[in-house]
Amino acid sequence: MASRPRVRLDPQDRRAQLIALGLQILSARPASQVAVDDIAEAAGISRGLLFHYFSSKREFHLAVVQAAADELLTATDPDDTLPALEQLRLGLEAFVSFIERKHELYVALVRGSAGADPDLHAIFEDHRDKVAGRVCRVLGDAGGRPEVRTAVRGWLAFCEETVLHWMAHRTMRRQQLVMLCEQVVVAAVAAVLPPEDLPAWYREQAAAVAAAVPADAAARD
Amino acid sequence: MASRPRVRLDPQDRRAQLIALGLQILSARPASQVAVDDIAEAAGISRGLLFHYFSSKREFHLAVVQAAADELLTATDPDDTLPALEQLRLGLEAFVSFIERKHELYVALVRGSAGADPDLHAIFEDHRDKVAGRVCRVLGDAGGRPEVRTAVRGWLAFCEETVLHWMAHRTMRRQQLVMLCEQVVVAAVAAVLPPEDLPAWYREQAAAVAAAVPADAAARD
DNA sequence: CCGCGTTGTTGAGCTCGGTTCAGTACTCCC
DNA sequence: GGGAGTACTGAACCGAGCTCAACAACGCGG
Repeated sequence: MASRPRVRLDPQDRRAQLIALGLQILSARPASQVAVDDIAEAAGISRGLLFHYFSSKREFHLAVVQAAADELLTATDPDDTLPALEQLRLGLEAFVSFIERKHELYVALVRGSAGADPDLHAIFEDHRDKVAGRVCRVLGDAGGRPEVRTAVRGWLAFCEETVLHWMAHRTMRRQQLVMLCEQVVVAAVAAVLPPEDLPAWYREQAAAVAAAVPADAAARD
Repeated sequence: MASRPRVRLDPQDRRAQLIALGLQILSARPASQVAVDDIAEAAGISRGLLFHYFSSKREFHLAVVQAAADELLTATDPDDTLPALEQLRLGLEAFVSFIERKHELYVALVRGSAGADPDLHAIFEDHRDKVAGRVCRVLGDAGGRPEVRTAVRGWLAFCEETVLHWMAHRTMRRQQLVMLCEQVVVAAVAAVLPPEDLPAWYREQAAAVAAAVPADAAARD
């Protein structure tokens, strides 16, 4: 095959092209099953150039995963002017939509970074911490407590797993999924805080959840 | 270095030795950073023999991860004769203890299998499904519902993340951690089931949780 | 329009590590 | 003690990540 004409790009553009390509390719199959040649060929460049932009295949992988995490973070960026509960719900909706559009990317790049490489894991950890930070900020003063952060982190894992399992098996209506996640965060935070430390809007929400669910049993006492 | 005397073992013993060694080594650093030579040398055998027992490095890795999953599964094996709530609590306690003893193994092998290799992922998926099955069985008839399974899967992810974050940051007392997980499973399952479908013991638990938490707010209505 | 420096780009070749396989040596049994 | 069966070895192979010296596209001054 006659090599195509040599194309010259700004380093910035080239890098962007390679990362965009990486998002595609590494969503479809794991890095260990993708040869550097595959990436280079898909980009229409030589192996050597890839190593000019990324000092190793691993570093390329890191850059792509970081890009995926950033993409998710901006896709779920909340509107600070809205009331807290609204921010939570919209954030959840945005997350579900993101997974619906790109769950392969999410599984392969964001969640998939958990094991394997410590640096990959660090990116994932950082991402989750940023999201947890957002949620905690919404919770107000109580969000600063370390035990609340643990609960929120757990809740994020809950949402991730629930949404992915839902995507795969469609076990309920979409709205029901969002409500499930909402109710769980209420329960999780309430479980680690004395009631007097809960934000006012939050207490009302918790009361509503509590009242709605085991209605007759609660009525007995 | 004069090679040590050739040691001959039963294939069964040799395999067990190699997997035990794999559990150690692969807990400490990721498979991609462990050479086949490292494993062989640590085991006191030649590279070739490892390939006699496992057709590839990847298959060795799979066998080790499977062993780790099995270990966790037996460590948290519940006693079917106990009441449901007791089984849940004991299972949680056992899980926390397991992580306390071997969180590196857990992170590297069980959880860490999420991304990367589809076969590794399948082992993880299978493991989580078995645990979810246990929990659903405890829930009785309601546990058969698909939406309950989604909620339970999410809850397992919640427990995993919560316990690992707790291990790293010690943000609360151990007992509080277990209670947090208990209360969240109650909330999660209650959120996807109409109250009349909840098991009786479960409704009482849910009512107790609900009553205890936002006490004054609930009292207002 | 032509040289010339800058710099994006190339690809042959090196190295390292997973994999193979023909051969070795231990052990058991007659 | 010799032969068969089998656990085991290690040198050679091969493919994929990585290096580096050379190349070619573009901009600019003359």
